[in-house]
Amino acid sequence: MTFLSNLTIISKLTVVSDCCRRVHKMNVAKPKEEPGRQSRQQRGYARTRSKLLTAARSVFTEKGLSASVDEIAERADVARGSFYYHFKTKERLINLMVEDVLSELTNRMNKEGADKKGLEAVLDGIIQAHIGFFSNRWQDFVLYYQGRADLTLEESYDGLKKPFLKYARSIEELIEAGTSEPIQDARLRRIASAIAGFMAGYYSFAIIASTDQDIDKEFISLRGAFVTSLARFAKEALP
Amino acid sequence: MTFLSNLTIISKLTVVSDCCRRVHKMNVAKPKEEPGRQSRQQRGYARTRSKLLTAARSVFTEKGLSASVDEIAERADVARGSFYYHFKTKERLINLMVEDVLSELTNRMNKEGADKKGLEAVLDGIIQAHIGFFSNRWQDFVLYYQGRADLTLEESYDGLKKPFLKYARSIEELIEAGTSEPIQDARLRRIASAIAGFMAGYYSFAIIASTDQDIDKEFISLRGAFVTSLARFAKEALP
DNA sequence: GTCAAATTTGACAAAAACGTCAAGAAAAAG
DNA sequence: CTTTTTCTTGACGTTTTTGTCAAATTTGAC
Repeated sequence: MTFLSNLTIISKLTVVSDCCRRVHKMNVAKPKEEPGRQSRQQRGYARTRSKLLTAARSVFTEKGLSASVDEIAERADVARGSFYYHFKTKERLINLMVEDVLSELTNRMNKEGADKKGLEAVLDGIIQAHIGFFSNRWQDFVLYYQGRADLTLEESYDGLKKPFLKYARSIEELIEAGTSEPIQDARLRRIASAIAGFMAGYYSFAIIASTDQDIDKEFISLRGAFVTSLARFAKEALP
Repeated sequence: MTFLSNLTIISKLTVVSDCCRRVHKMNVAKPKEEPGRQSRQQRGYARTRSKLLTAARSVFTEKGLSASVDEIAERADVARGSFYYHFKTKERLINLMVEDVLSELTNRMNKEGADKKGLEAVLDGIIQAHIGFFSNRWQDFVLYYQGRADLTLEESYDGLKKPFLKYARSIEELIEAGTSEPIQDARLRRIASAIAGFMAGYYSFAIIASTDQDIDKEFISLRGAFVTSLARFAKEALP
């Protein structure tokens, strides 16, 4: 119950924050309807928005983040103008999507890694969260990976850096919370980089090189190796 | 001497292979000039070609592989048409550049890892080669990384996959040569993926997260940790 | 029903990108 | 010097992409 209502609030905030709904005449009293669920209009709005998001994910997976708005709108079976009504620009859309993926991933990490004690346990939780999250969600992984790749460019999409740093920071915090002695900032950052990089890198590379279709299984079977070697790395890199 | 003449041959091959020089009237006897060095024409040709390549590397580092031919030509201070004279299409150019980077990297690995015995020694050689290669060559790293990212897409540039597989194969061979017992193909592939992914991932992520400018130094100082943890990973992943 | 707000649409104009090509410039051959 | 070949140029027409906007449609309020 609490969980559900939280979700509702979040989605409302999201909707309001990146769009210009009802900016015209807010002067009229708006007691707002709570009954049943949503108004028909809201449902319609949410539906085309969702269609656009789905289409975007699919198109980005095929052609990368430089895919055209045209293609997204067409695949969503929606007029070009609607895209701009919902998302002011393609850049905004990308930020939104990446933020969503990363925040969901972060939540999962926090849930999985909470109250774990000891470096290995924490690392295991983090890796577990990544595997669980990306499992069967190839599109989200591509989004994550393309977003990350974009950050290596000098002119990357504005606003992409922030969510990634936040995500990295979460990893750092988990590690910090899981270990007894305090760790120096720079070292902590290296370890977090190594973890995030290791997993993403392995995952992406395995797909290219692997003849086996089920990367996820491979990944899971390697979890133990990941954990011990990352822990080893962390210990080695620390002092 | 041998080294130099090899280079000459290679560059000639490269030039001839991806362009249509002298396809018109080859009927006339062509004893070819070896004297001195190159003809004035050859030098001019090589110069604009080089200007284009340099410009491309710079532009790609800023905007990614989807940058326009326009921009490359403009930055090279060369007419748009010249680009198409030298490289039939942007895709060809990218393939060429990525192939170059990967083959140079592979050469370095082979040199560094030759006749090393034992898993750790081989891994150390491989990592050493990567660090040495990418050190102070940020543009090449971006090219490498962007190329790799492109492979996660369903419609990636044709011909990019091949050189990357070859590169991965080289890593596999080095590992295989360095270890005593034969390794199963699938496992070997996982290890190679892990290595390539680990390094690229860490490197890319470190840059985003690091406040420190000199990533290379950080990387070098972590070399030992990389090696031992990768070796640990490999041993863990093997049996 | 009427009116107003929210949402969707497709046309539009402007800008960017593409690839080709005829013509010009530079160098090599004769 | 003339001819030929190679290389370079920039203009050209086409296609893609972009972002805006007025009109149409749908919905909510009254």
